[in-house]
Amino acid sequence: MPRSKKDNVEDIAGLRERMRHSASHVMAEGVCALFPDAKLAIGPSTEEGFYYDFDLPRPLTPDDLAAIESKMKDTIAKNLPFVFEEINRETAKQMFSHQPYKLELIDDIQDEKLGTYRHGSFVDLCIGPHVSSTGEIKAFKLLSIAGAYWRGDEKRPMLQRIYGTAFETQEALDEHVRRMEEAARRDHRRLGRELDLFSVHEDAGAGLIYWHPKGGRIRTIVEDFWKKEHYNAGYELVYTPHLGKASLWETSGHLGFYRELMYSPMEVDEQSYYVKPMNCPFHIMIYKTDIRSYRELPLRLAELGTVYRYERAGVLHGLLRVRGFTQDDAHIFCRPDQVEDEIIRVLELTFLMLGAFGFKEYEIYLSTRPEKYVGETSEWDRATEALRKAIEKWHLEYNVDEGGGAFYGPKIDIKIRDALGRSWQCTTVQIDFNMPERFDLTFAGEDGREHRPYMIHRALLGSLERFLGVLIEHYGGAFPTWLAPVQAVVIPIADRHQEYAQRVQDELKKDGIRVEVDARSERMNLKIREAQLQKVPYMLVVGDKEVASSAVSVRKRNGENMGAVELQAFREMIKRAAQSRSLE
RNA sequence: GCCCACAUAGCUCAGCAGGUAGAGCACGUUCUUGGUAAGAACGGGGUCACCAGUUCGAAUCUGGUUGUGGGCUCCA
Repeated sequence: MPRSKKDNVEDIAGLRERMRHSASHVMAEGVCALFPDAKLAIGPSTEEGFYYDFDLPRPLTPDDLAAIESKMKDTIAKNLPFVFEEINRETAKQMFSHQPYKLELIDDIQDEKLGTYRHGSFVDLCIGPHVSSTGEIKAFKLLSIAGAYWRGDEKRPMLQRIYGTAFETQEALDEHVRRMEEAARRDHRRLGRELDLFSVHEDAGAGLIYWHPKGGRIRTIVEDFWKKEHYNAGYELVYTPHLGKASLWETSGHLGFYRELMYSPMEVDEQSYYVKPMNCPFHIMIYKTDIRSYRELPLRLAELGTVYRYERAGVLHGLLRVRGFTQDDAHIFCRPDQVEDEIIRVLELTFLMLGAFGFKEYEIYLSTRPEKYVGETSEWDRATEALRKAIEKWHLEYNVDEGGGAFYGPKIDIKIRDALGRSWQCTTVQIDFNMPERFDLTFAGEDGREHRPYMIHRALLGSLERFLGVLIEHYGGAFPTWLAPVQAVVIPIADRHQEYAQRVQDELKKDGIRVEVDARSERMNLKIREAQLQKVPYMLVVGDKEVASSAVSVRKRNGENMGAVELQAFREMIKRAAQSRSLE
């Protein structure tokens, strides 16, 4: 009977998992051969490959990786069987008496029976599964060395982790390596420099972004789009300060639970002011300027609010992890009976916004009440149900992270998948039972009495910095026409075509097209090459023929040469591409 | 913050074992006016990240600081 494709996919996933797990054992054996005193920690398979953590007498070098790989090849060539054996606790303790990390693991296992896997003379505490023999590890590669805390706890010893990956065929491994290289080519830090989008300055502070004119263009377009859609969706845009007095942050509770992420205060007229790490208290200030009636809720206050948070030096990463960033923030104040509807609307706006950038695949996570929480359980249940129903209203699959909510309320997180299949967290929608209480927010109900509003925090793109970083990688720098900082470059072939080139530019500018003329006295070939490297969507070559016929010769960045197109026809074409937000 | 590595011209990198710096690209000038991914020549440009130390002498060795990269932890 022919197997379904689905079975096949699961087979390969399972095979890879076993093969990688087995490869980690073989690697551990190789490390032990080179370092007889090596202390072994854990070595699982991962989505992309495998790793093993070791406590070693000296730091590893890339040369060590080559030596380990060569040992591994020997073991694989011997095609040793993986043999499972169940042993009792005492035997295990004896067997691993020189392996303190293994002993700790043994102590944590509840079962009296423990599993071991052996190949050749190497035994590891392990429940598998593995491939049946080392020869079944068809293609592998060790990739990198990194530090990792024992059990992920920064108070515990720092171990050395070796990352590697394995595949069922050499071709599949090569393909994986090719994808990693593609990811490196798309790295937003590299493209940010090559396309002159942004910079970061050692002399001016780590994790603080400078948007150059071209990056600024893109950001402005995204922001304008965002503002327009938020007005359409019933939000009001507000602007709030960057500083707030200590008392505000005491009321909000941030000085209590968020202090490590806040910068030191500055003294103004003998008062302490803090730079804001969040926008919510400021929006609350606006809410509190009036007595709110149930009739005017929901009140949706949105702001592209720039916040500053202290992030530890080691975590900073290009645009994706910074110390100053602009959240596409909003706070929705609503009646309890409006929550579900509001969440539905938030999700609708989310999919509209993300969809416009070409993100159509989402992973949705619903996080529920943690052990430590504020507020009433009945309120939590009600709010969590509202989140769940909103997700289901859109017929979406989702994962539940039980107990993964913030202490102040349940939340929905959405991850998007980019062109390389990597996922990124952007959207977060959180209900907050804490702030309304702390700031004593109220509204006058239909019954004339005071009620507590619900408060929803939400950021759809997350932060402009991170989102643009993701966009750069998603498009590989080749922004669709509506986002491209330069949409077209006019390339005169010789100096006598400059005047016409200028006319072409003037004509296109009437439609707001971002068009430049490459007026340098360079050869056309060079100008095409550079426009191509800058990933400009349209190159408009103009020479004698085009001047004579009021046309432009259109070359697209995908290499397609459209030949001569009448100027007015091209004007319509690019206008349509830009206005329709086509993803080309 | 922690582990490891790295820091040389605007960019990408050489510079072997300490004797005061090189290439390509970019930039400037000149020549070239060329039909779909690099025309040519000449030229300018670096207190070798910063601060100490060792040394007759440090880009090169040692320590510290700052920053960057790969991870860990944390997160928009």
